[in-house]
Amino acid sequence: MAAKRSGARSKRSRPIDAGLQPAPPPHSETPLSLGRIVATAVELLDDRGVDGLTMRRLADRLGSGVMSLYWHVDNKADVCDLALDSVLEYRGPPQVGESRDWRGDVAHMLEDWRAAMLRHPWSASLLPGRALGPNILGRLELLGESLSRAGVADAEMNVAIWSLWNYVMGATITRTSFDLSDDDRAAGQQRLSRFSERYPTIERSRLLLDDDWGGAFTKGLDFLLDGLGPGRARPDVSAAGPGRPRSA
Amino acid sequence: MAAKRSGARSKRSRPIDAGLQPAPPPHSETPLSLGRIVATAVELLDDRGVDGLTMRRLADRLGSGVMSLYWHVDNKADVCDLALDSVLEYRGPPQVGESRDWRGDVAHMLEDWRAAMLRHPWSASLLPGRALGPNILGRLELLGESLSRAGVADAEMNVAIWSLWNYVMGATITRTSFDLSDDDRAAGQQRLSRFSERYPTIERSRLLLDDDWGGAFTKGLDFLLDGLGPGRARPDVSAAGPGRPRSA
DNA sequence: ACCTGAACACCGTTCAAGT
DNA sequence: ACCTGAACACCGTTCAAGT
Repeated sequence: MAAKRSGARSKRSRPIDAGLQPAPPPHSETPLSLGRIVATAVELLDDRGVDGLTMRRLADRLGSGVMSLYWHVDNKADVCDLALDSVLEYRGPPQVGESRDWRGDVAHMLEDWRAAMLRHPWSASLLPGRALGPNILGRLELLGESLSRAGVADAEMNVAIWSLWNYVMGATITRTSFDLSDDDRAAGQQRLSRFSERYPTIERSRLLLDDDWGGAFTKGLDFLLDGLGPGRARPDVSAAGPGRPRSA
Repeated sequence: MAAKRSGARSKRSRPIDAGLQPAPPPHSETPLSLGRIVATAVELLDDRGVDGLTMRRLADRLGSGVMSLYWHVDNKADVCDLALDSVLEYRGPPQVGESRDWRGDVAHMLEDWRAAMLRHPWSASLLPGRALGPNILGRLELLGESLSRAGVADAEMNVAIWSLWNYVMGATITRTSFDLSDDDRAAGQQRLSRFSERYPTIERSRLLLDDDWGGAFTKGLDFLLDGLGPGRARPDVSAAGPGRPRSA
């Protein structure tokens, strides 16, 4: 279920990054194409969520028979992979000249990534289990490039990249999963209150009602970047607290 | 799909934390019970993953008809919620006396949480989308209690708790999703190499082959705790780097 | 090269009964 | 109070055919 897609597996050979072509069918709209299939899958996912994506429904929207899809596509997992990656394109940091600051670039890309997944709430929970498409790989490459510019050593690069990935994915998956219904959250908090002797702290802080996901995201990200980026001259404070020793 | 379960919804009223009872059926093994259903669901999930859990298969393993389950349980989502929470019990930090250090307590609980989810690889990706059971709420309460002991202000409590939740969930979901097959990861890295001109940095660091998930987890967690815990007297370094200003 | 319908082996859940 | 089988409205995918 993880990083699949070793090469072109479908009957038709496929360019590496077949995402959304600008405007696939020039005339009416009848002919099926990979581009149309993927774009319609995204629409369907946006409308009805992950459980709403069905080969039959997808074919219906496209005005074709179900089995026609299978000439363009291997199976449903294939559709998911393509829909996912098509939604994660990144146009790069706003300023491309010199004097780019690594931290700004990283923060911009990660916030943009998060925003894209929030626009397509099904995407976040899908991403960790699916193949890594070119757009996601591009974002990871950009991350590595920025961190390298920041002076992160090769040996620590993967840890740094995965820490940031973990944080972004965790934040976004939680956000999109929790946010589906505010009533449910209210009900949860109410239930919490009923057992307030059991959960006094989180009941008092009204944990389940907290709304500032964006703020929490940026703040935690800042802490992570503080720790990951060696560019920041931070004095050794190893004697100041009970934390475990930290290397360099 | 989020924090459901406002109260007892099934036909039979249910104690609040009906998890795994020690040994539900004293004699043979025939009588159905909520405890047996949940325990068997966990077995099934461990054996065949999330897609392997089916009401029919579950009934088969229990030696009953499918519809018999529905007297004890509302629906399949109910089964998932109960299985999930039953797997996330926490026995508390090793040392319960005085002189407990908040950071050790937090780290212990989070590592234990992660370990529990790694033992049941289906659980991590299920958790964000499901109702929060008593065991998960207990862990969050303990987190809040420890952070409060550390001096985290009430106003910043939720941000701190959610940051840690996000990090743990992101790390564990990624780990369990990626780890399903090493061949796939190898194939992914190979594919990366084929396009090395496109992804030079992460190809060089061999990102998709990196194995030290545990190390990455602890390291990132340390950074987060460095930032979250105000107990640590950290000098103001706001002029030392390009980072955005940080409050307090 | 591209599309199709019939068929297979599954799903979760409702309903009306049984004991 | 507890369990059941038949039936409904769905799934993804194989296969053998059509153009």
